[in-house]
Order: sequence, then C-alpha cells, then structure tokens
Amino acid sequence: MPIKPKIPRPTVKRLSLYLRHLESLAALDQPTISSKQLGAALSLTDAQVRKDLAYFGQFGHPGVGYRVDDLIGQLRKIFGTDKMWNAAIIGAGNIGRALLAYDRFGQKNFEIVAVFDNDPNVMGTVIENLKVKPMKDLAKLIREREVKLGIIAVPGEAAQDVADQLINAGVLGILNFAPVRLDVHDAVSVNSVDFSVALEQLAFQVSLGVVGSLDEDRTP
Amino acid sequence: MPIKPKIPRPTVKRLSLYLRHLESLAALDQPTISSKQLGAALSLTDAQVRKDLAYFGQFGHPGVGYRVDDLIGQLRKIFGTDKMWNAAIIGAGNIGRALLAYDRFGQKNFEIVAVFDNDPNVMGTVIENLKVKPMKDLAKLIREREVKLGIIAVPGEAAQDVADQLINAGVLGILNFAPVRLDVHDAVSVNSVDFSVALEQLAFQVSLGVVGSLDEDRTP
DNA sequence: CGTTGTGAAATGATTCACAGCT
DNA sequence: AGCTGTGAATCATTTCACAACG
Repeated sequence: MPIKPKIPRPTVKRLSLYLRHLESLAALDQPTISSKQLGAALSLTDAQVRKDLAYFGQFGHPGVGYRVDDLIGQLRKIFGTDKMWNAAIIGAGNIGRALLAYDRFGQKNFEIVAVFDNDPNVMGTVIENLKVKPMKDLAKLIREREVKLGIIAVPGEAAQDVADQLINAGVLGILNFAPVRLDVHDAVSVNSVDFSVALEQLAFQVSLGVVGSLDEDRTP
Repeated sequence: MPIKPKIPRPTVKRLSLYLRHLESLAALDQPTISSKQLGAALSLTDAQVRKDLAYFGQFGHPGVGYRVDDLIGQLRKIFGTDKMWNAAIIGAGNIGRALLAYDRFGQKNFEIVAVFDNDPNVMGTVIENLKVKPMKDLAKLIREREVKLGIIAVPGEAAQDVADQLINAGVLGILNFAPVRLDVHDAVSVNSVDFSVALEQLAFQVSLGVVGSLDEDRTP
C-alpha cells in the first residue's frame, strides 16, 4: 500500500489548469471528457493527463472517459478546496485592492476575511465591505478568524517582516506578491507572484523567438 | 560552434531570480559573488547556478566568482531588457490599474505607453498620466507607439478577442492575467498569471504539509 | 588556495505502447 | 469499438566530481 506516491511538481501546476478548464466546461452540456480532449484543450498529450490524474486515484472509466462533475469534485478534494479557506490580505495598496475585488477567489472557496495596512490614509476605510485594520491587530484577528492563508501585497522592504508576523500568528501558507524571496525557515508553504519577473520572462521568450505558452513544452 | 544550446525551461525561471537578487545586491558594497553565495540566497546548489549561467557564456572568474555589476549587465542582455520595451495594458479595471501603478516595470526597462478599455465610465479618464483609450484605437496606437508587449487585464470572456486584436496589431508577446488559456496559434509568446491558480496551488501544498517555496525543489 | 566550467552519472518527468475494462 | 491505467523506454534536468585557472 503506497503511502506517498511523490507528485511531480509540474503535475501540480497542470492539475489547476485541468480544474479551470473543467469548471468552464461544467456549465455546458458535456457530461464526460476523455484524456485526449482534456489534453488537447491545454496542448498536452493524453498520456500526460492520465498519468497526472492517476497519481491520485482511478477517476476514469474505460471506453467512456472522465465524468466532468465527478472529476471536478475529485480535483477540489485534492487541492483541499472542497472546504472553505479563510485568507487575509496584508497591504491595501493597488495590488491589495485588486485582489480584494477579485471575485474568483470566492468561487474557488477562498474567503478574504481581513485586510491590514498601516497607512493612516487607508486604515479604517472600507474596501469591498471590509474595514482596513491596523497591523497591530494582525495576530489577534488571524487567530480569531482562523485565517489559514496570508496574502502579502506590501512593498518589498516590508514583506519579510509581514511574513514573520503571519507565521507567528499561525498561518499555514503565504501567497507573496512582493518582489523578494521570503525566508520562512520551513515553517509554512510559500507561493510567489512577481509581475516584473513575469514580464521579464516573456521578454526573454520573445527575444529568443520562441512562440506559444510558457507553461507548455513547445520548442519547435 | 554551437548555435543554439537549448535552454531548459527551469533555467529561465531561475535567471530572473538571479537578476532580482543581484539588483538588490548592487546597491550594497559587495563587488563579486560566488555561485555558492548566489545559490544559497535562493536555496539552490552552486552547481545549478554555474550550469544555468554557463548556457549563455563564461561570465565568472575562477577563484573570484562573478562580478556583480558585470553579471547584471549580462543577464539584462540575455533577457533583452538592456533595451527599452514598450507595452500596453488592455483593461483599466482593478488589475489594470494596479499594473499601471506598478513602478518596478520602469526599473526593468518596460514602459507602459497605452491603456485601453471599452467601459464608458473609465474611457477618457486619466490614470497615472495616461488617458484611457477606446479599443477601436488599439491597432493604430500599437503600431504608432511600436508596442511589442500586450498585457491583458480584462475578464476571461473578453480575453481571447483581445489577444486576437493584439496579435493582428503586431505585438510579439502577451502577458495574460485573465483566467483562460489563450489560443495564439503560435503567432506570439504568452505568459499567464492566474491569481486563483496561484492560491489553489498554495492550498495544495498546505494540504500536503509541504513547506518552503513552490519554486524550489524541496520535498522533504 | 578558492572558484569556475563541464563532461559523466544520477535523478526526475514525459511519452510509448499495450493489457484490460466497458 | 473507445478509453483508462501503467510498466518500460525515452528524454530532460540536476548533481557530482574534477581539471584548469587566477
């Protein structure tokens, strides 16, 4: 009985994209989808899709494919997003406000339950039905509201300090929009999004004359 | 004489992070850095760093390391960001406005020279010194201002149509913030950022009990 | 010395190909 | 027929280990 099959990193990235595609399909009439169809939608081989899913169980039906609704449910369970996750945003600047207004988080079972900022100009103001709280209340509110994920949207200089506070307050994961590497000495999981890095990598691909998506494996 | 050494995809991701770290170092006094130091800063091995850089040339000095200023210059040349790139943002909603205010693009030699939106409420308004233009002017302005990169910050339903217009107008690369896969039939390079996908992957890591950064190779 | 650049070895990920199920 | 799940083969990436250099 295998306890930990060890999941390849690229597989995890693709699972999110499978789920996104399936959710866009669920509204439609299509009740099942084959690994070939799902792969074609993301420019992947059918074998790749099957292998990725097989790491987590046997979800398909030979001769039929995967039942869309069922697979969506399975993927949500894999991601842990079958249950609601409370999250907090730190930094009510432009990025923080864009994230607060981002309605897709709710559809994915993430709820933003608190926003923090130390700027006296925004502290106390209400954004998207949430009152911006001062940083000194962070630990208390994170614990009270059982916030599991922290979203860092502060300038680079402040990011490490905020990360430390979040870890101390007991969050389990950090989504980091600040352009710095966070040192979390293995206390939590971190995922980072850096807009400049994203543009820079696009520029690199253009300079190389490579065409297509960066997530895919096309080097023709 | 090798013409195209074929660059591993993961290498490209790391190069951006090397550059970011070096730039944060340049202000400081440190004139050189060894592959060991640079690796330690990003939790990578020294061999990894050397191999990544060696794909592009011989930048180091045995017994000394890499001269920081020199390496920054080399990396910028590799990314093509030693020259200025004109970019346009399509969509003046929350994400578009956050990107317009993002001052790091300028430091990386990217200049946002146009913003487009079809909403009558924002069309014509001025954001960060740029007047929001209607979509019908897109092709003309992209060509006039020699815009090479398009940044899509519109809702998912509109993204493919915008991508088609950008390609028609002659952009070379697209940075996509809409939560859909763009079909660009190999006309341009695409890089996508999906906030929900980013959070979902963080949730997955947390559920698995994995700790540390998603960019790194720690599965302890 | 300390550190780079690089073949060779080891590890990791993808594709192939096919038995077996519906 | 059509399609999944999976071991085996291939391909890609990382790490090792060391000669060569300042």
